[in-house]
Parts: sequence; structure tokens; C-alpha cells
Amino acid sequence: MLVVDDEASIRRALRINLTARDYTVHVAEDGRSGLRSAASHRPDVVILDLGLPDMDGVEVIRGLRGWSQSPIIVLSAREREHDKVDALDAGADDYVTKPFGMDELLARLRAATRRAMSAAADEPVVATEHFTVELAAKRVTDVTGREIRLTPTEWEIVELLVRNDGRLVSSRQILTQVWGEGYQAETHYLRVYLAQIRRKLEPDSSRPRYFRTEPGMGYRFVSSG
Amino acid sequence: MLVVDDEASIRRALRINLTARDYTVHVAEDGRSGLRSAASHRPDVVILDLGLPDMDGVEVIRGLRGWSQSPIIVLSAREREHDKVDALDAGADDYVTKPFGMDELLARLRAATRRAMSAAADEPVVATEHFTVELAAKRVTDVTGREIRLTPTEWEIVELLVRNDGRLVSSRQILTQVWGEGYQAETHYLRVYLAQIRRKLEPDSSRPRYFRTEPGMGYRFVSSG
DNA sequence: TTGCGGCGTAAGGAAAACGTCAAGATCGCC
DNA sequence: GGCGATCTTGACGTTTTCCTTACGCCGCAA
Repeated sequence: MLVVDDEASIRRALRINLTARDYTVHVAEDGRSGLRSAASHRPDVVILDLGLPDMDGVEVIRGLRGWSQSPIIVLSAREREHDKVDALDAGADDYVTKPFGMDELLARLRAATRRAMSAAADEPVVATEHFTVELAAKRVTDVTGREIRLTPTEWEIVELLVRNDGRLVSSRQILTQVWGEGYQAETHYLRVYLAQIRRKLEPDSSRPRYFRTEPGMGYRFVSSG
Repeated sequence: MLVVDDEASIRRALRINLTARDYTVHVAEDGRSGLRSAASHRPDVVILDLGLPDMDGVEVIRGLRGWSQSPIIVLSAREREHDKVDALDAGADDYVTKPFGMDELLARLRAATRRAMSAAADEPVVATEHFTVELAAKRVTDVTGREIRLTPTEWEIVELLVRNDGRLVSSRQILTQVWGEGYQAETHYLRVYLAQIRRKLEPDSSRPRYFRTEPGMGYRFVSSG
């Protein structure tokens, strides 16, 4: 958790309150050091004051959103609607007007982290012990870095499952997403393709570890455990 | 998109503004019809006024969160911090105080849908001392993090009971929801499946702690106490 | 005690879902 | 047209789930 605010009293109040609730808190007093701290500590939430001395708050949001998907909660004395709109559209997750109550802030924090929990599936790269899936590049590589070739259909299934790491994806969902609306009954396709995917990616394709079958329900990719 | 508000002028203003921006808008003027509309139309966003004539707004949020993960934006004239905290903790995604500007609302709407898109599902989790149920992922894990496998029927029963944490669910309700209309007499199915569920999840299956029998009535899941 | 109704447990065969192999059918490209 | 890669389709064996039957326990009332 990173708090960026130029008012020392607010930094202090937040650090005390948040530390008491078991957050690990880093603080910064201007935009530049805030961005630097974010880059090194990779906070899972950012609380950001818009009225910073060195740069415009919206620029800080853009700087963060360049590489991070962590929730950003904006704190600001400005009531003007225009400011809120700009901040939210730049990628902020919430906007709280000063003066604010600590309970409200904590509640909004809970709401934001609750939402962000599964947003981790957005990560462009999912790595396992045996292979790595690069979603953006549409590539799967060996543990040695060698590319594993997937056919277009295989890739679509892998991508869908990997994007839902840990979550069960129903057979119908895979079929509609990959083949289209009219194919919800063709569960046989899935069996054939999952077999191919497993042959290419699983260390022991007869005992799947990553692409698991949940009989009667669907399939589930698990990257760890 | 569903708008639930008892003020006709607000319903009208929102319908016009949102329709103009290519949202498909349904409206409702009280909590009960709002929940009904949500159940049939499955909106991808809900805008909800807290001050409804027939039920408490927080109850409406809970009713929606029972089955839907769509973002809920709360609209309210109440400034009290306590109200905000309750609404957010019940599962609302954002809280806008009346009177509000249309631009701000639209910005918060964009922020909410943007988040919902990547976060596809914000994951409701029910944790007990002995196991954890992740509803969105359709997964039950051990206290050590190991997965406990449930069959489709077992999962449906567990999900139904867990979603009604603390509440009594009648045998008939379980039978109709899991097997269908014509199975209300097959209470034996329940005994068989509850036994299996308990064997898998209860620390001492002969003395159930989480999946309790209410003789003559039904079953009740209690996550704590 | 005996019988009855509601509940819990165990086990086996039928049915459904799944995995595998391999042979067509398609498609795009040279 | 011919070729290779990919996608469909079919057949068959295996695994998993589901339903059913049988039986035991308990409390209660006859």
C-alpha cells in the first residue's frame, strides 16, 4: 500500500490507521517520489492526493497505469466535478473528497481490493514450473525458453483458461467463446483439444496437473499448487 | 443496465442520458421490482437509490450480491458516513451523493464497468475454520490450501447453502433448485448427498458443525459459531 | 416392546462424461 | 492440383457420477 500526499498530517493519520489494520504502508510526499516508490515496492493499492506540489495528479495516475493495475483511490480537496471525471477516466478506481472519514476510506479500500483480487488474471504473463504463457504475445514457451507451437483453436482454449487462472470455466463457456453460440453441445471437441493441449504442455499428459478436468462442470487451469 | 429509484424525475433523467450513450436501460421504482427485474434481465450494471419506499437499500444490495457480481453504484441523499460504509461493505462498488452531476455519474459508471470487465468476477469467498468456499471459482479448499473436489450435484447443494449462510434452506427448495420441479418428494437424495458433503468437508462428519440438519425442515449452513 | 417416520451410512450397477486413437474433411498456400 | 497443417468426426475403452437398494440408528407413540 502506498500513500502519496503532501500534507504531513494526513500521511501520518493514514499510516497509523492503516498499519493498525495490517497493511504494509509506504508513504511519499510528491508525485515523483510516489512513482519511484511504486515502481520499487509494487504496492497493491495506491492512495493518491491530487494536489501535489510537483506534478498534476492525473499525470501520476497515468504514470501508474502505464504498468500497474493496482487500484488507485484518489483523495482530493477539489469538489469540482470536472476533476473527478478526469481522475476516474485516467484510470483511478475511486474518488474521495477531503475532508473524509477514516471509516469511509477504509470501506472504499475494502471495496477496491475486493474487486482487484481477481484482476490479477490480467497479467500478461503466467508462468508455471514447466511452461510460460505470454498472453500479449500469444506465445507459450518451454522451461528452456523454446517456443511450443499451438494451433489457433488450442491457443484460444489455453488463453481462456489461463486468463481464469484457478477459476472453473464451464464447457459451455469454452464452446461458445471459441466456436460460437451454436456449438454448446459439441463437448467432444473439448475432449479432443484438451488432449492435444495436455500432450504439448503437461509434464505427464495422462495425469494432468495444470489443465484439470472437473467432470460434469468444465475445466480449470491452475498455475500453482 | 438497471436503474432503481423511486423519484420519477431521476429515473427519467437517467434513462434519457444513458440510452443516449447506448446503454440498454431498465428501470424500477422500488426494491422488490428492482430485484425481480435484475433476476430476469441480468443487467451488467445496477444504479441503486438507497432511499426506497419498500425495503432498505442495503437489503437490496445483499439480494443482488446473492447471485450477481455486476457492479452496483449506489445513489443516495444521505451524507452520513455510516450509510456509505454499510453500502460498500454489503457489496456496492461505488457511492454517489445526491445531488450529483451527470458527468460524474457517467465517469464512475465507466470506471465501474472498466473494472468489471477485467475483473470479470469479483470473487465471493466464504471461509470457515476448516475450509474455504470460493463461489466464483467453484472451488473448495482445505485449510492447507489443497483442493477438495466436489461433484456437480454436491457443489450445487453446497453453493445454495453457502449463499444462504446462516439461513435455513428447506428441503423442497434444495430439491427444486438442484434436481427440478418434479423431485420435491425425493428427500432421500438429500440425505445421501449431505452425507457425502459432510464426509468431505466436516471435521467430524458424524457431528456436523457447518452443514446442520433442521429436522423436518431442511438444512442450514453456518460459517461461524 | 413393537412399529413407524425421519435421518444417516454404505455399496454396487447403470448411465453419463471423459480420454484416446485414428481416419476423413477442410482450408490455405505453394 | 498437390501438400501440410488444422479441424471435424467416429469408435471404443476408461473414469466419474448418479441413482437405487439395503440396512442401522434414534425418538416417539401406540
